[in-house]
Amino acid sequence: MAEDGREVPTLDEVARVAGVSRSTASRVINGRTYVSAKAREAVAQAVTSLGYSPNMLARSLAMKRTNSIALVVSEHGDRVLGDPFFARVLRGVHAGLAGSGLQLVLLMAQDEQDHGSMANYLTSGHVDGALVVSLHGEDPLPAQLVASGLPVVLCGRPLAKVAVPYVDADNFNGAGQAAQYLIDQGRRHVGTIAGPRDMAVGIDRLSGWRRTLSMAGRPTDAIAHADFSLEGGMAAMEQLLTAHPGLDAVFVASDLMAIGALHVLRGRGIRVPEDIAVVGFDDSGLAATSVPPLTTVRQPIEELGRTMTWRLLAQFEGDVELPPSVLLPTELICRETA
Amino acid sequence: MAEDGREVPTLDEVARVAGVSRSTASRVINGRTYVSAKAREAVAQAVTSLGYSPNMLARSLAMKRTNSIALVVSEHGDRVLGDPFFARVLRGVHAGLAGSGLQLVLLMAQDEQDHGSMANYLTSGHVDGALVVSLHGEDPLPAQLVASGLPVVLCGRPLAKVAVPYVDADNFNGAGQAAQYLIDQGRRHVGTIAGPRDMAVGIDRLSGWRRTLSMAGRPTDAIAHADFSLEGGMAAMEQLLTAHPGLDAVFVASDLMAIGALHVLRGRGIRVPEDIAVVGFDDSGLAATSVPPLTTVRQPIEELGRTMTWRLLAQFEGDVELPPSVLLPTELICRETA
DNA sequence: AGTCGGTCTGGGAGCGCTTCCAGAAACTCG
DNA sequence: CGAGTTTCTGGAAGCGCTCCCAGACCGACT
Repeated sequence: MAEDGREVPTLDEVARVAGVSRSTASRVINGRTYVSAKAREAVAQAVTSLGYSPNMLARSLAMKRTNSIALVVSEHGDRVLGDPFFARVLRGVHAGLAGSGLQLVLLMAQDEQDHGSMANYLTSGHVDGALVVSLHGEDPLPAQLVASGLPVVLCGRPLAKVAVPYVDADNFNGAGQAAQYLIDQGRRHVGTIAGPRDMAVGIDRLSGWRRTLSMAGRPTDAIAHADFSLEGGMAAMEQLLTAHPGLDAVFVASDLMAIGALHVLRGRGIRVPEDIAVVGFDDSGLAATSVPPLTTVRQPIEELGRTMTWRLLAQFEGDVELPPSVLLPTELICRETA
Repeated sequence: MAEDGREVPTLDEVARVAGVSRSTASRVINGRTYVSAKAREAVAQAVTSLGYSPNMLARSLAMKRTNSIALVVSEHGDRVLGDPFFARVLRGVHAGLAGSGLQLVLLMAQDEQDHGSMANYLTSGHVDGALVVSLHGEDPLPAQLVASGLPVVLCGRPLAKVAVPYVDADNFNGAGQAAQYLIDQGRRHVGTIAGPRDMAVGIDRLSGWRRTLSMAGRPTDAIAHADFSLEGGMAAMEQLLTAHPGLDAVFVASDLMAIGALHVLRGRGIRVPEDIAVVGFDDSGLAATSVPPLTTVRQPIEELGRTMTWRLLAQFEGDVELPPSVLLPTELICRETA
């Protein structure tokens, strides 16, 4: 550490300069009552003349509250930073923090086995709570944190059966919306390119699709799983096409996969949406600029971050009766593929 | 705050369980010497059985060092989070922090007049140092921080005449590289679309271009300024075309503006690179996917973040003779526009 | 006058840790 | 075997703050 130029003034000095006790100075600084106007004035003077600003560390130690929360990315940092989804969540979190006086500590796994040290850091009193963005479901971190008594809110439904509050997009109903839209358009045989079976988003979007179709008495046999990648989407589309020649619509569980499907369709000379309608999910930047522009289910990503933050802050306030989880409504964005 | 389930064990308890004094326990935990094997063993036992982890806050207070640094974005957060440049810097910073045991605190301006509270936070002992990404040059924050004795490293050359260390891409020589390449290709009249006159990047890239051309005895009259936006680039290109009909090459100070220029050129039926060669700057994602793929000067953005971190850490170590600033070399990426 | 509520104040303990210091214990060595 | 070292240890004083508590002071009521 560099030795700082001027010494940082402490509360004691402020008190001394103002000619009052430390207690009184503290009261003034924290805007507490039971302080005479004279004392208040003197302290205010001293504060400005000394350029005093309270040492947060000491305050935190005394109050057992740090005024900062962690945004934990329990994935390897590099992988996630390029992800626009993450950037938007971060944006939402940041917006949600506005005016709360809380600071954001960014915590990302460095190595694969960094979880221990992260849990350690989090539970050792450095932050008041944590927002966890955990991309794969079987992550033990959230459970550990909750067990240690740290307020935690997750981004996305956890797969593990742990009682930790989370905020997620309403994937189930979003997929339902898409399916319903396709049905309403008179599509007879609606397939789906689903996400991985071991991710909550994949599962939820699949079951939403399935439920809506079966309620409408339509077949739910045309299912192909993929891994949310472009290539995966392409392969799944091929697969669907061979297995179900009669398909006239497909709900794809992510925009990126949908773009892949679109490629395949174009390659085969199948017209979209005339022959086969396509609906994606996410409304990522890709959707608007694909050719043709993708009809998709928008999930409110910034809102996700904002809501997580709200949920955590509410927990700080001691709000009781907080919903254990909240699902954010999705919106069907109609463009040209359906 | 939520009341935590189990009480967090303190060093005192560890000491008690291990049957030693707090001092000894502390020594063991910090791996200090002058501790008997027996004591060491007993404390280790106690630590694991209690699940003890040191309270960072208290430690920080006692040691006057927080083991965390701030990444300060003195721009409004929303604006910057969508920016891939920022994401890549963050990535570099994160990578640079690996293994240092330091945590990253993300600080972004919320409102316009949030600077005061940011400076306050930073100088009140919450972090050991700060990395500042300040996009517009006349920001007073860096100077304030330095004045308060906080180690600071800037991203990008500051415009203000303050002695604060910074890390930047070598914009001057990068622009020179581009110009030289165009000259070597036999281009006679090389223009430039420069950035704003009040931004260091703009200035440096312009002077690099100018210097190389004048060393080669070429005219440096074809200059149009723009604001680093697509539209700005288009307007500037139009302007250049009318003012200097003989132009056969143009160095554009950013990829985005270069894409704009490309649009204009195509619109006018001017062939690139046959009639006019174009070289951009940044090698952002846009460059590779533009049509035709853009020849451009790559600046090592992740490296920027990593180097800033290195510089800050070196300053912590008390390294003397640290370069006040470091410029990272750029690289010309030849694609098809020149 | 005596008592009471209300306002204001300073002393002091405590948050959980590090670290200085002095003393105890265990070694060396002439 | 005592003096001098070297290891080891616990006590205690901080770090800068909050907050409880007891007491001082005030005007106002019986």
